[in-house]
Amino acid sequence: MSKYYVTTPIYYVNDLPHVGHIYTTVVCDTLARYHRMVGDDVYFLTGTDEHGQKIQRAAAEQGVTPIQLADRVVERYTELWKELDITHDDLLRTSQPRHHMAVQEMVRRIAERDDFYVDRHEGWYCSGCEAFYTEKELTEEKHCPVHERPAEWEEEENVFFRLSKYQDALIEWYDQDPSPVLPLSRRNEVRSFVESGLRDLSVSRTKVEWGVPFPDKPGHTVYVWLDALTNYLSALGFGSDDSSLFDRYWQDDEGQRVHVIGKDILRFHAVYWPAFLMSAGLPLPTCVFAHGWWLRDDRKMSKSVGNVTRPDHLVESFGADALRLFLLRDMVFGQDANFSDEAFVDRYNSDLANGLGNTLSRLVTLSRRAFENRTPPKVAWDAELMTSANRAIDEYREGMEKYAFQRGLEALWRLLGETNQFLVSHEPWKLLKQPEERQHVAEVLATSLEVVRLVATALLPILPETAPKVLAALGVDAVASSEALRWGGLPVDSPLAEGESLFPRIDKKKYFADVTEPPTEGGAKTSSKDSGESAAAEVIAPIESEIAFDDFTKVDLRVADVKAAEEVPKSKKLLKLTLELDGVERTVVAGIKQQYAPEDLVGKQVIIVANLAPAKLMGIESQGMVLAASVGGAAVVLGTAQRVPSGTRVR
RNA sequence: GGCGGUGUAGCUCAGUUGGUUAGAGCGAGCGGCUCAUAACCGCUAGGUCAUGGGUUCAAGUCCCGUCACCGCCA
Repeated sequence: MSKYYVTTPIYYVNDLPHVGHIYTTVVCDTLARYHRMVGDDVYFLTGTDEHGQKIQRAAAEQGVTPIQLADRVVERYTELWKELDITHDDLLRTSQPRHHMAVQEMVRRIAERDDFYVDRHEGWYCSGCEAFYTEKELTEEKHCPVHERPAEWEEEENVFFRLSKYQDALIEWYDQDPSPVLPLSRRNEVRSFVESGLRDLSVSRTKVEWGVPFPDKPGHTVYVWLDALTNYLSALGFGSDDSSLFDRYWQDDEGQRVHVIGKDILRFHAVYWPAFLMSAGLPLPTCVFAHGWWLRDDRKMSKSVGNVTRPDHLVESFGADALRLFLLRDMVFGQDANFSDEAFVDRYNSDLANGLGNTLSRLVTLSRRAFENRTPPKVAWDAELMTSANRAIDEYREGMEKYAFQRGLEALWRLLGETNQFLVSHEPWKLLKQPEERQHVAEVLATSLEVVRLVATALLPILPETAPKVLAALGVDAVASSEALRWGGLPVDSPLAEGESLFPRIDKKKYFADVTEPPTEGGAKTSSKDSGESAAAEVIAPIESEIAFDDFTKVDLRVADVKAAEEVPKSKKLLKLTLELDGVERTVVAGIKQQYAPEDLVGKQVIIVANLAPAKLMGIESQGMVLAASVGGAAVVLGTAQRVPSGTRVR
């Protein structure tokens, strides 16, 4: 049983989780589930990065301690991972004592090698980047090129790590086959970076207190990367009394140690980290896989750009599995990809509704009809389709093992396509009317059903919630094992229940008409009540393009009395309001449930867009829209400064 | 500025070591079927393979230049 240790980066608690974090984590979870399925001994780690000046300042601004701030954000991650069925074995927080112990052990080991020295360090420092810049790199106003905020001239004594000493050893490492850094284009990139010469690395700070104290260097704090990267060891008990996990997952010669990261932190993982490990005399990771960005309108989704998508609404409407599939299927190995609601809906409809769901559904119906609500009796398989299936599973496995999820998944859906062709070529719905064709029908249906069973089994790591339902519809227990991935597991002559639609088709036109917030805007959408006051400063949306006064007067704004309010069942965000407008009642659905309880609103006055075309939300027709300030995605309902008659026009 | 990468059908992408009419999925159109979730099956897209040269019997696939975009470094 080979060891498989897979990690996400630790996520910085100054940022709320977004698609980037979700993607990395879903990839790791899928890898973890896949490797468990094929029998590996898996350990899956994620975590949070809680140290640094930025956190210290953000906490101070909010009048809380750094750890309080971190606690709050960590809770958000925890909730999200639960929603997305993430099966991490551990969530490490860099503020934990076990991490501090591990970092200090790391420092001691490196110190033993005499790889540290103390030197003066001075330069223009940006606290946003937590990095020094040369004068040339700054803008004309001496601002940081990234944050465009003033940089501060700092000078201090730092501990330096002799990174330059490891140049040759690193090159040798990159040149291994298979490459420990993927994709290869990234390997080449870091390789040429290292080849062009390495400077020693500053690994301590004297002006940052929120971090790990540097052993034997009073007043020094271990600086970000030496601190952060070590998390991969601290979670395994490195530097503690119990090294059993560490021995098992990090010190095993045959084991895999895989870091999945975004391409922005490649250098730290592919240069600094292996160098630290070499110095400490520890094994290196076997794979650093750097994936691309999810783009929106061809720009990186980023807080500072303000085009972040928080796909809560997609998860809420279509489930975590649909999102997981989309993320894995629509991004190519190592490249960037575009994220759009339309692509998401297309993927859902074509792959889940039409491809998997419909194929399952037609087969179950056919078999129920032909064999008295049971799977077919024991017969021969169709050799051709069986061969295709085995080949598809091989391709799937290869894709999963080479981080080419798109290819692996493509193979499975190609197989489903072949199965549909196979069905049409045999027309079992005609044959089943002829008793003498019973054997033939059994062969056709059994083979096709077995394909679906295999595909659903292969999808267990990707669709942890719905793949078991597909299997259940076939009367099979969801068992993720190598054995289950082999041809022939379909139960013979066993009961088949009438199926419900596992993946109901999305009416695309209707969906986009119903979405209150147009998906192309991509504004910040958050799922928690306190988002308005949360850790990260929310970005103010840019002003829309100019309109004429006449355009404005088209919007008929009115004051309305809230007569009744109730929660919309199964919706996280929506409240159904009954409003009275100049003696006439109307129903308006508003996305304010996270901030307001129904009883908070009854009796209040609100302002609505009275002439907005009606739209259906969660099956309820909304006749208008309640105005609210959107504070980082959290709604603050607008009213009037004093009571006015309902129906009063607002200008 | 240095190094590297990318540019193929409306969209997302495949295209091995150069070799018959350049492919897939999605979308669109037409036809068929009816077991199925307006599903499924079949047919249709005439894309100067960014662009200009070159090598070759033969180039999307090798070489040089140009343009656009991207990444790393400075």
